[in-house]
Amino acid sequence: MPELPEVETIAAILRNGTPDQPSLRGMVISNARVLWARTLVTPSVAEFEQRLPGQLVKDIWRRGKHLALSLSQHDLIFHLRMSGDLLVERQDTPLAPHHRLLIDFTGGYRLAFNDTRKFGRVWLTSEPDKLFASLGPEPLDENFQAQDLYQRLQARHRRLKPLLLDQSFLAGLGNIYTDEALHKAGLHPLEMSDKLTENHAERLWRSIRQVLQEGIRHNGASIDWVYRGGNFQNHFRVYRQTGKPCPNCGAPIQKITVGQRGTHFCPQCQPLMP
DNA sequence: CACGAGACCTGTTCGC
DNA sequence: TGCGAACAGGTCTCGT
Repeated sequence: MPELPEVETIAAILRNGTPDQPSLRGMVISNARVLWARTLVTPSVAEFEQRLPGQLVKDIWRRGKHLALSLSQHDLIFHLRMSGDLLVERQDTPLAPHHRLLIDFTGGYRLAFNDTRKFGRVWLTSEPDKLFASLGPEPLDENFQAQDLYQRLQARHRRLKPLLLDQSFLAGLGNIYTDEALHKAGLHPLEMSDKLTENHAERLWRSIRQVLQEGIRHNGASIDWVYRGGNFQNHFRVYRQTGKPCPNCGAPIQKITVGQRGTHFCPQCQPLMP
């Protein structure tokens, strides 16, 4: 499910609350339970469950596809991978299937990490920067400029699709937003990164930021049975639109496999450069 | 360094 | 209808 816009949406919900759900800010943890041990990367289950009670939630933030709760002593960091979700519910709610980790708060609410496929991961650390050390820039950061993207593209000799999915190159893009951004930029997913001109790089930079902002504006995308709330899936131009007409030119959208990932593009609008 | 295959998991959809 | 194969928003590790 979750790429940058979905994680940003969930972070905003946890930070600000909703009409029928309180904000987590200021809440104090009373108890923690790990239901699927492999979810927790560090520390041990015993230390995790022992260190959390008593800590207060100071803030909620996002870095790439990671979501973090700043607590009084540590940072509690989640990566939702393919099917993870974070839900705030009353503690008397019966446990839904696929809940992997629970954080109870004084006041009767709990945060539930639900993850059907068990790929999601959680860290409790006092050094979040170490965890994020290998991540590339934040695409929506004002310090990330078109020129930076151009230089990073020039420094590599890789196909655009796998490169944009590489979180050490740029943090936050996944399969949906990469396909959408490349289509908007008119660039073929197999184009080599160091063939792009400054103009191409600027177009790609603009497209990446536009599709991410569009995703955030729609509260992310909800596909299949995973996630809820967002409706960006109704605005896909190429992702999972195989055979449908390209919104620009009407040519049928094609699907190929690149780096073992389904890749959707318009052969007319996104030609390989000579 | 770049790339492909396989692993990790469960659930849905596709194709015969 | 039934049943196995293919596929799914991600990332890591290993081998070439």
